[in-house]
Amino acid sequence: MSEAHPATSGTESLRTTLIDAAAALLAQSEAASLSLREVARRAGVSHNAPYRHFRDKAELLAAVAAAGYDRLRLTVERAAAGAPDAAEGLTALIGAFVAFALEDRSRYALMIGKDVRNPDGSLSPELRGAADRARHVLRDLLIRGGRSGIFSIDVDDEDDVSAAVVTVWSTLHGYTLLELDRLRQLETTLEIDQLTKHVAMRLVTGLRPRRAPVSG
Amino acid sequence: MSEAHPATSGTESLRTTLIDAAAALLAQSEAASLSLREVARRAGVSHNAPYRHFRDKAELLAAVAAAGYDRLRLTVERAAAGAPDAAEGLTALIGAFVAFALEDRSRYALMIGKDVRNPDGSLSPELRGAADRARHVLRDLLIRGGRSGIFSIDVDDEDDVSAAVVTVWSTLHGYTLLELDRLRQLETTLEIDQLTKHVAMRLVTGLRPRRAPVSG
DNA sequence: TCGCCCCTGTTGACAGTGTCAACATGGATC
DNA sequence: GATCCATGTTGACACTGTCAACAGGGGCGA
Repeated sequence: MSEAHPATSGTESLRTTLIDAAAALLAQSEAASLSLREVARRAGVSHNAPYRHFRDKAELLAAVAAAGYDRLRLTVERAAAGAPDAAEGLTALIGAFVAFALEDRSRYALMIGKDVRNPDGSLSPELRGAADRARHVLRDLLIRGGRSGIFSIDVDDEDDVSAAVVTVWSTLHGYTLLELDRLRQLETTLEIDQLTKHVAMRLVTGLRPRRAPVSG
Repeated sequence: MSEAHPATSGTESLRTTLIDAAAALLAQSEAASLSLREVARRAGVSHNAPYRHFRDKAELLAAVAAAGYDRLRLTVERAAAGAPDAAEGLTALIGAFVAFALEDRSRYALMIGKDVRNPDGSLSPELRGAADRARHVLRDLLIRGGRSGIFSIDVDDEDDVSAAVVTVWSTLHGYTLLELDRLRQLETTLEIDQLTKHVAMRLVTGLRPRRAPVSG
């Protein structure tokens, strides 16, 4: 899956080879910032070959990060899909999100970090799009919960929906950002698991209507 | 305040000179990762002088980040202090937090980024301590709100308090992290201001008890 | 007072980086 | 069959973080 060898098959092969090599390198090197030349080495090409496929180091990293967001989207989609209602779906989504970040911390750090930016600080459209698509899973879930009355979200008020999405999505990003550190000093993930459940409960509860939801 | 010139006054002078120089450099260079040598140049010393005061580049950056957290703490403390109750205090704290991040995005990016880490990925005790102290302002505020019944927090349950603190703090970090990007493409900060208010309201509302708080 | 040592700073070197320029090459196209 | 372009290579450049060796000078014990 993550083995990288020189381009052999069809068009654009080196491009994906480089992305895979970078991802593999990222996964194994704990928090080290990976170098373009090392990626090229890993892919079995010269140190300048990447420049035929990416303008920048940042553009290569952005492609890796975009792939990460695609995987994140699949992960949370799958988690939320199996839930009986939106509240449990949200809980599952939160758990899947945190697990995804734990699974490959370097990748997650890359996804939200600034190595991925253009020199002017902007994000590439592909990366932004991939991130938006991942966030859309949460949006759909919240809207579903709003419609069924499980969440106190006015689904006809775009601002209200957006604010709810941003609030939850921000919490997830911030939570993983902050707690991945703490995990490093803990022996087991158990404490983190409990805290995650607690935070998830707070988030879900915070979204619940003041009055009792539809009974039953 | 941020002007840096060669060490002239008492002990440890170059140390603080370097920190100030780095902070100033960080403030003016938009999102560029600052180099140790440039900091030294800015401080008017040779490129190796910093190594007499910091083991690493990371250790210097950690000191800058710690100073940032100290400022953040002061900022949110002041904002929360003037509020009549905990709910308004929390709203003010949120606004101050976001404003702080907006005020110097590079500094904030440094504070939460990974340039600040030791080679093994850990954080220095000073930095962790400064971050904890800043978070403690929020903690005190939430406990106050819990005691007065404004927030549904069981102040005798350490886990409950922690989860509430982590939830809000995470949301703040994640929100600024995500929205600072969006701001770049917007003409004015007005839209962000509205969204921030909306998110703040959701956070505060989410903390409110299900039953009406103590009347009056 | 002399001599030594350590603290702080300097100079110089080294491997490694991102990126640019110039060159090779081989397959598609006219 | 000649030509061109996409893709790759080699070589160079400025710059980086860090190490080693050296300089000076102020404090301190003899």
